[in-house]
This record gives sequence, C-alpha cells and structure tokens, in this order.
Amino acid sequence: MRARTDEAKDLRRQALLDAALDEFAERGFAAARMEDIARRADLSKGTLYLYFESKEDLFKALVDTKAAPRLDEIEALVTEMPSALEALATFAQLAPMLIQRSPVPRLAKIIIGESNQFPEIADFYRRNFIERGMGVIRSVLEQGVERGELEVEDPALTARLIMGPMVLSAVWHVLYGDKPDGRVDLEKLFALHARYLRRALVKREDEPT
Amino acid sequence: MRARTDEAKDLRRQALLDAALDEFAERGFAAARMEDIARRADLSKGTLYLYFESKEDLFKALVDTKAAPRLDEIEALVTEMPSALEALATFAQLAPMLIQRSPVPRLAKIIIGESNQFPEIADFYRRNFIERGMGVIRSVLEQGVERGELEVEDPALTARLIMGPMVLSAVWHVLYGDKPDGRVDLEKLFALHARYLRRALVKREDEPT
Amino acid sequence: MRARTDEAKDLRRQALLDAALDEFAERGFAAARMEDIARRADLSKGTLYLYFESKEDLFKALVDTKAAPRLDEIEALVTEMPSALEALATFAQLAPMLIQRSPVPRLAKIIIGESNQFPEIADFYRRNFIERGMGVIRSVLEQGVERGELEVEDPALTARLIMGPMVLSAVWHVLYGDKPDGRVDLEKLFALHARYLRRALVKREDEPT
Amino acid sequence: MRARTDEAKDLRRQALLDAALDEFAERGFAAARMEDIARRADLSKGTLYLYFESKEDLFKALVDTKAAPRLDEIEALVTEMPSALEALATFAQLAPMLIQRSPVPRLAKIIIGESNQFPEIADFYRRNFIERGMGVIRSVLEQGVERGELEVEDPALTARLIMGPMVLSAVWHVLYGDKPDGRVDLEKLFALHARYLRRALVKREDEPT
DNA sequence: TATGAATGAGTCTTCATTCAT
DNA sequence: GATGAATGAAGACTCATTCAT
Repeated sequence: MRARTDEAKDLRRQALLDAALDEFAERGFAAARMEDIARRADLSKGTLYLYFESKEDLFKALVDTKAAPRLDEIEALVTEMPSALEALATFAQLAPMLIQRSPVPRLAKIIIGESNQFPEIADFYRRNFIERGMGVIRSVLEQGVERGELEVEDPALTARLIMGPMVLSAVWHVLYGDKPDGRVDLEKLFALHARYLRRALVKREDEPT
Repeated sequence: MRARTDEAKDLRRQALLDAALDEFAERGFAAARMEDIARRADLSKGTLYLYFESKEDLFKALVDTKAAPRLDEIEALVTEMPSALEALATFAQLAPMLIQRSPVPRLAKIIIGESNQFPEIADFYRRNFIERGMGVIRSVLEQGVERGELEVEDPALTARLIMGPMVLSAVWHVLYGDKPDGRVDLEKLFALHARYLRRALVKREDEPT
Repeated sequence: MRARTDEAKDLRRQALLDAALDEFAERGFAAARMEDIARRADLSKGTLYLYFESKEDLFKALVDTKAAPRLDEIEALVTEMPSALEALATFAQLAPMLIQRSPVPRLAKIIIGESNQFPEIADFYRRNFIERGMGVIRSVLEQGVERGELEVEDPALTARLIMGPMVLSAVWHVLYGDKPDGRVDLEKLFALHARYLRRALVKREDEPT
Repeated sequence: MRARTDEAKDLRRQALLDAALDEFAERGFAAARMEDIARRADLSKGTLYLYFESKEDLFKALVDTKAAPRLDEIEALVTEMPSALEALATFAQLAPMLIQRSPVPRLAKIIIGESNQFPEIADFYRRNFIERGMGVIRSVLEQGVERGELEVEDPALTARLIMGPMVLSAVWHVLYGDKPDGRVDLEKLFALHARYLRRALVKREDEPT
C-alpha cells in the first residue's frame, strides 16, 4: 500500500520512529539493524530509506521527535501550583507515569549508550530535558523560599538531589522493568520521597540548619 | 618486550582490560574495535587474542575484574560506624571518590548500553553492586531505627531514594564530566545530601510523621 | 540484472553451486575463498550469502544437490537388463560418461579431502552413492547366479572388486584428466573390463573353481 | 632437551614428519595447523621452524620421505617370481599390508586433496608410485604372455584394471577404516581378486577371446 | 637449540546503502 | 512510492611466521 497523502506519510514516519526507538533501545545504535527497524514497522528496508537518509539521520530524528515530550505541560502544571509543597507533590505523582509510560527512559538509555558517538545529542538532551527539569524544580524551590515556605541552602544542588531518584528509577525501569524481581512500586517510592522532602525542606523554628 | 613470566602476563592482561574499559565506555560494545583496544594497550590484535578468546570473553572478564571493586572495604567501613548518621556521612564522603576515581561509573555506562545483549551481566551487576549497595544502606537505616536514632518508614525504599543522587551523579559524570559546563561539585552535593538526610530521618519529638 | 522470480533465483543458486563445485574441487574446502566462488558465478560476496548461510552450508547444499545424480536412472536401467552379462556390459558403457561428464568424480575428490572435517558427509556419500552402487552390482551378480548364468563366490566382495577400476579412473580423471600424458581411453578400458568379467564370472563346465 | 647429535636431529625430523602426515591426512594441507603438528611431535612451534622452512617445505619433505617406500623391495620380489601367476598371488598377499600398515593410503589422500595446489607433487606421485606400480604389473603380464602362461589383450590397460581394487581399498581404508561398519576383509578381497585374475587371464585352449 | 609471545596478512561474515524492477 | 536483490566496506578472528629470551 502506498502513502499518497501527507497524513499517511506522517503515519509511516511515526511508525518507523517508534520501531527505531524500540530497536535502538534494545540493541544500541551500532547493533540495531535497519532491516529490523523497517520490519518492525511492517515496511521494507528500501522504504525506510525513503523517509530517512541514513541510520544516523534516523537516530537524530528520533531524538528530535521524542526527546521533548509533554515537558511543556509538566512545566506549566508545576509552575501554576500555589505552593512549593504542592508542586513537589505533583512531581511525585507524575514521576511514575513518566518513567513507566513515556519513551523518556528508553530514550535516555540510548543516549547514555551513544553519548560518545553523538556528543551533540547528549548535550541536546541535557539542556532540553535534564537541565530544564532541574531548572523547574529549582524555580519551585526558589519560590518556596521567597514565600517563606521552605528553607533551602543551595537550590541548584538541591534540585539535582531531587532528580536523583528519578534517574535511578528510569535506569532501573529500562534495565530490569520486565524482570519479576526487578519491579518497584514507584507510586510508593515517590510518595515517600515527597514526604522526606517535606521533612527536609520545610522551614522550622525549632531547629537551626 | 615479551611477557614471559606470569606477572608480566598479568600486567598485559590488566593493560588490555583497562584499554577495553576505555574503548567500550567510549563506543559501546558493538562499536568498539578489537584492534583499537589492542592498540590502546600498545599491542597487536593477535596478542589480544592470546589473552582473551573473543570480544564477548573480554567484555565478561572486564565486568568480572572491575565490577566489584573496593565495595568490600566500603561495606566494612560503613558497618563499623557507631551511629547511622556517621555512616551516612561516611557515604557522603566516599561517593565523590567512587564516582570520579573508580571505574564503576564507566562500567555502569557500558552495562546500561548493553543490558539487552548481555542481560546476565546486567543482572550480575544489579545483584553484586547496586542491590548490595542498597542493602548496606538499608541495614544502616535499620540499625539507626533500632537504636532509636532514626525514624524510617520503609528502609528498602528509603535506601533506594538515597542511592538516587549517586546514580544520577555517576551517569552525569560519564556523560558530561569532561565538559566545561558539566562539572558538578560532588563534595558539596553529597554533603548537602547528608544534611538533608539528617533532617529527614532523625527522630524528633515535636513532629509526628 | 536482478533475480526477482523464483526461477531466476534458482538459476543463481545453481550457478553458485556450480562455482562452488569448481572452487572446492580445485582448492579444497578450507582453501577455497567465498569471494572467488561468488566471482566465478559473476556475483558478489554479499550475494552469495543471500543464498547460503555459510561456507559449510554451501558445502552441504553442494553435496545434497550433486551427490545423487542420475544414479536412479542407472539403477533402473541396469535392473531391467534381461541377463547379468548385459547388465555388466551396460555398466561398462555408462562408466566413462559418469567419470568424464558428471560432477561425481570432482565431488568425490572434495569429499575425500574433507572426510575428517565432515565425516557425516563422507558417510552420506558412502551410503547413498558407493554402497548403493555396489549394491546394484551385487544384485546383478546374484540374479546371474540364480539364473545359472554366473558363478560368483562372494557377491559383495566381487561387487567391490568390480567397482575398483571405476574409483581408480575417477580419481585419475580429476587428478590428471587435463594433463596431456594423463589421458586414458576409458571406453576401451571398461570394454576390456567387461570382457575380463565375462571370462572370470561366466559359469563353465570344464573347469572347477 | 636439545638435539646435539645428528641422530637426535634425525629423530626429531622423523617425529615431525610423522606428525605432519597425521595432521595433513586428518585436516588437509590448508586446515592443518603448524602448532598442532609440533605439539603432536612433542615439540614447540618454533622448533618446527628449525627443521622446516615453511608449511609448504614441510609438506614437500613429507612426500619426498614417505612417497617411495618399500616399493623397491616389492618390485624386486615380484620380478623374481618364476611365474606370472605367482607374482600376481604375491601382489594379493602384499596389498592388505600396504593398505593397512603403510603410510601410502594416507599420503595418497593428502595428495588427492591438494592435487591442484601442488600439481607437481601429484605428478611426482603418479610417476614414482602409481605408474611405477602399474609398470611392474604390466611387465609381469608381458612376461606371462611371453612364457605362454597368460593371454592378455592390452597389458597396460589390464595393469590399470588390476590396480583398481587397490586404489578403492586404499581410499576406503582412510575414509572408513575406523568406522565399525566400514571394515573390509582385505585378505579375502585380494585372494578373491587373484582367483578372478587367474580365471580371466590364464591361457585356455577351449575358448577363444 | 628450544621456546612460545607477538605480529599482521588473510578470510569469513555482517549490514548500511543503492538501485533495478 | 515500494520492494528486496545486490554490493562492498568493515570488523572479528585465525594462524603462518618471526624473534626476544
């Protein structure tokens, strides 16, 4: 069947990108085979080359397409929160979904593996995803401090610490998510995280830093 | 010069393993070239095959050799601590060194990239390194609770949260450690982490969980 | 030109098998180069691997395809003969063709050379070709004895003796067939053989065994 | 241990040639490994190169040494026979030993396999062994004819026919000699052969050719 | 002399990419 | 537009040969 309309083409393109995400995540960039990607999208090798010039081109298109997902939405959602504590709680609620349902962890895995082959992609990902995420957290913290809600020594480093369990969980999920003894209750984990953050960051009278 | 004694051979073997660590970390298992590994150790391709039967054999030897480094020492050190807080502080002191000076982060990067090609290695690493690390933290926490020092809801999940910044920092270090704007002051980061942990976990009278 | 239909593919496959027969016969299995085989069939190395998974696979396909040639026809032809003498004469007529025109001698040469690498192939060849041939001769002899035509002490051993000149001639042909001083008049040779067989095997009244 | 005397050197040389015969016969020239040959002679690879310049040199030395065995003795023995029939009977007696105990069949196997790589060796073998053998038989036949003992149409072709079962048996022996169902009673076979030859070749009054 | 560590040319095999159909 | 047959560059691995010890 042929894709004549633009929508049909976009559909094929998307199917190929999805297939590429799967194959690259499973095998890594070097070991993934173009034929397998095409087959996974129910297309032929030749057709793949109608949509992407080369393996590298496909890889970069993949990162471009998937790397900046609903981050905007999350950003908006969190920024609108009336209090920093609520914002952190929202984070805790969103994290499991982001890890279990979005392509982000698999993409991160690929990028980690190929960071030396494609340093500009690793940089792009850092700036547009991780540092942006840390920036959001940091501004939440800074707002909390301004409002006298929180007590935070170094908002940038603190944001980094807060991201830690997310990265660990993302890596864990792509590596062991499908093993029977690798499952972790992420809802519980991030709820606990939120409670600890409250205990650690909320301003108190009785105890000096 | 030729390696005739067993010590000289061990030296060559080590040199090859070091070279392999570098190449695998830089390019990933599939993209690394045996000849490059040999050259990096100032040996020829053929010599490499005198020491390792195949690329896969070399990879597995690499994991076997480098995967369980001074973890024993750390374990002993931490277990001997008189109080849980001191143990966590010791962790905070050791973490930067482990991340910046040991081969663990680079090894972790390789294993993340190849987890689907070598699931048994990913499992080995999980059990012998990550879960072991989390286990140590957990027993520290449990001792702290027993002594009435700490207040911990779920020691296993808490240990996982505590590992988070370590994993993030390790990944960050291998990906961006050599970039000018990628440097992070790990001493400061983990000192801060230790302080937050104290605030979050130390038992208080005045505030219910 | 590209082989798109099944027939065209079969043609390529045949061409590759023919080329393989030539190269293996000339150099032996180990010394034959896959690229040379492909080139001899006017194809590239890569294309050869579209048709055969490996060198060994190609070798086995070669034996499967060429090893049991018109043996069925010969068997039928000989079995239908009204008398044993005629059957032996027919043999004598067919032998030169089998040696000079069929792939059997070259195939035998390859199999002799590789009998230790591929003992199952040597066994296959023995059972499906040599012992089958000897079996036909033997049954001819036994029929001749039953009919009172021949006097044969040990039909199995006698069949083996009768095969002797065929094997010698086959080996000779592949080794020296193209040398000026290596040519042998096979028609004459096997006609003479048939006459000797008549003298040796035909029942006589005047002379006891 | 070092071979200082000439005899000791000759011993090493012989051991290497024996080992080479075994390895070349088992694997063929291309697939045989110099290291395996050395090891089979309980020597090191380096030592092998003290005795033979190269693999090819070793191969040629092997043929030179083993190709012309006790053929002289056989030749003398047979030539001295008072009658052609006795000479043929002697042949029948010697054949099994030549096939089962001498290196000739294994050597023949190697030479068959490598005839295209080393055509000069195949030629050498033909002239110095096969044609010489056939020549002896032929002169026996011619003497028999002169003496009125035998009736032979074409002594050269007849000699070739007589050699047939020897070649078949030699090939059979190296290919299947060690298989349980590959054993043949060579004494019986060649005794039978001798009887058939007598019936076929002895001059008779009663029957015209 | 004897050894076996070291080398690198040579071969099998894979797979990104091209292109005839 | 779509296909998959064809290609050949590239990389793992082997092994004859060399040479330091």
